[in-house]
Amino acid sequence: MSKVNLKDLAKALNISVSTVSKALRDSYEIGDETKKKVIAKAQLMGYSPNPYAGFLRNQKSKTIAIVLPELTNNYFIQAISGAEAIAHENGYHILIYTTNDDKEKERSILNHLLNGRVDGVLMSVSSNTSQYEHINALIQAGIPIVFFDRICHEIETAKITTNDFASGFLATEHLIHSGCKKIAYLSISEHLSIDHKRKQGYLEALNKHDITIDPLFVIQCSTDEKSNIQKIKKLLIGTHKPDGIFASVERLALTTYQVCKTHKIVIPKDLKVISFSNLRTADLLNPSLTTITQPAFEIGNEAAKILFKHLAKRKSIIPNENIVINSQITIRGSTNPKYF
Amino acid sequence: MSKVNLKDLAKALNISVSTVSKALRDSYEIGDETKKKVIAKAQLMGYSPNPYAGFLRNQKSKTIAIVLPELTNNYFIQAISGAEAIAHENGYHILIYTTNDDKEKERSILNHLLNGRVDGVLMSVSSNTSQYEHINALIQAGIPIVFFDRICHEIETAKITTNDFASGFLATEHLIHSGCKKIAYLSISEHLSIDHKRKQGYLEALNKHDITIDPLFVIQCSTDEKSNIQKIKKLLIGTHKPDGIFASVERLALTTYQVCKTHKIVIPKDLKVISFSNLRTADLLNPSLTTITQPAFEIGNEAAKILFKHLAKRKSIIPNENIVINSQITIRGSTNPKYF
DNA sequence: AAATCTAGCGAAAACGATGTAGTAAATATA
DNA sequence: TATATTTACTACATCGTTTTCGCTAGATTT
Repeated sequence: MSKVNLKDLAKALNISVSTVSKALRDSYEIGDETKKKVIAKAQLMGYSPNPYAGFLRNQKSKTIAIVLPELTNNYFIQAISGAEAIAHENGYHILIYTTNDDKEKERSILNHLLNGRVDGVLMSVSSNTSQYEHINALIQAGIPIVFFDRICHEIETAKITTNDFASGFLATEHLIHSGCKKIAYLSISEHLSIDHKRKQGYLEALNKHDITIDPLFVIQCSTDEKSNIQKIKKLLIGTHKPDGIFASVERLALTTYQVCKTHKIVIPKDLKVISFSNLRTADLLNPSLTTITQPAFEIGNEAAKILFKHLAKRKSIIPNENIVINSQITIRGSTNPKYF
Repeated sequence: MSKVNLKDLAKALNISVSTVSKALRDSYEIGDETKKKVIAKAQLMGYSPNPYAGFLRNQKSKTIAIVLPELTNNYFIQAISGAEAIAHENGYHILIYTTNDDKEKERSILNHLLNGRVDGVLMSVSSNTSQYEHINALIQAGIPIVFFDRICHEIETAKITTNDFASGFLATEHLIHSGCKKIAYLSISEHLSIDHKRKQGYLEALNKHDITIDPLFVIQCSTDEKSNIQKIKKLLIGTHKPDGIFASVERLALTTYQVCKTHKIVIPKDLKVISFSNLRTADLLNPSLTTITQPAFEIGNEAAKILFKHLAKRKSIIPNENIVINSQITIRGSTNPKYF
């Protein structure tokens, strides 16, 4: 409770503050005898250095921020876990900020980080972010940033993603192989590169298998769940309806399941579903959901590693780099070709 | 990029540092003219105060820590979201630490927080924590702590929980009303008060309905998933098996589902399942899972509110208080009495 | 006209740790 | 023996703010 500082320690030992400081940092300038005494006394008095004093002095806070759209998303949580593991190893602390997919909140958060509160940032941009001055400002301020998943091509730095195009291609092809002829794509946002790439994969697969691309089957969803339900319902209930759905994110697959449940659409008989997802319960759903699983933990891990590597070198400029960690497809009941 | 500080501003304006500081903080000592000039210049030069300098001076960091066992748990994520919302409103920042349910890691984390890095702590204790010196040390150091969910009765402070006993009672009674005669309880840890209370509710319900309590039906699970699978498998496959399971936490319900799936045990025909859970997919599982849902967001929200209330008053001692926010039971397919 | 007050500002001391430069004594070198 | 070097330590400036305490005009009171 006493908040012991170096001065207290110095007084108690009858030596100078600098000697105490150096002794504790094991400086060559200090004799072994003194070091031992200081360390013992520090232990005894329960000394623990004031972090902010050091930060002020060194202009380094041993803290990073993770900025992401939302927490209620298994992918992001696993990514945080991955980053946290590395951070803990390196003695870094993690500040969490969520943007709620709101561009303005994202900007406000980054502005708050400009003042040196953190040494670096891990970030997944919000889905409606289309301008990047606030991100550039951060880099200009000497705070390195590493993107993961929802990246910003326009910014030169390290970016960790999964093989979105190939996965999108594979997912779509899997639906085709399962017998689907009319495949819809549920898009999360046209601004996001991951969405764009997944959609490109989808289109490419349709092309390869000579399936005419139907613009009505590309559904622009949003963060508004109610509107998504309406859109998916309209898609699935009308006369012109798909026999397969490729959901770009987990949330949209669940919404699809919900809509199907309330409207008695049977998966996989009436509709096959595949989705990007890190859901633990994918296997336990009714029916079990065929997923493309991103290695979220590894992605968070890798992003943090790269950031810390540069922070250790005091290099605030991270060269442009695209790191891809492949996703894995797990085939389950929702795309079972038997039921048709 | 320039890292403008007060001194730079002062020089540019040809006035003193203190005047600039006071002008920016809207002090009565400074004239309106000067204030305007300073604010304009600050804007122009992109001044943003160094947070650590202020922290050092004020001994307040506007930062709190959330310490919890794990992130891959919907309850905790929702609680964080609830706390984050309030924190953002109050201009507080959130550091996240996970203990992995490891007592030693928990202790190490709290020790790191002793030095004043944070102004306060929100915490859910790890399930094997049975001694509390490290928690007391924090309070002794003047850092207030508020518990939520996995609380520590032994520490005097505010604690936010749900009505665990009543919910445990209700859950068990619901199984009984659904026709169960042999009900097992999956315990997460004997050290946790939430587990204890839920179990008490379970026992009380059995008592009320004159069902003999079978010690073999209280299964001590752990954080080791493999061992849990074994225990649940043993429980469900032997000759002396239950017809109902009450899982104290979501994770154990999912493990039960998994075991049932691999061993062709049909829920709810062979076994009925109810669980505490904040799973978004509860309704989409096969079969849909009857849950007791904790108001996780509200609990996190409330915990943060109480902490900030005391931080604002610079009161580091939070009086003992037990706040209970009720859970809600949602009856779904996994306890359907029709199937027997 | 002298005393008091007040508005508006500046100088300087914190906050706690770090590192540079300096110092005295002890040892090594010539 | 005189000089150079090493050893072990201390004084002090520094990081960027905040805040207390002065100080100086001018305004107001007596």
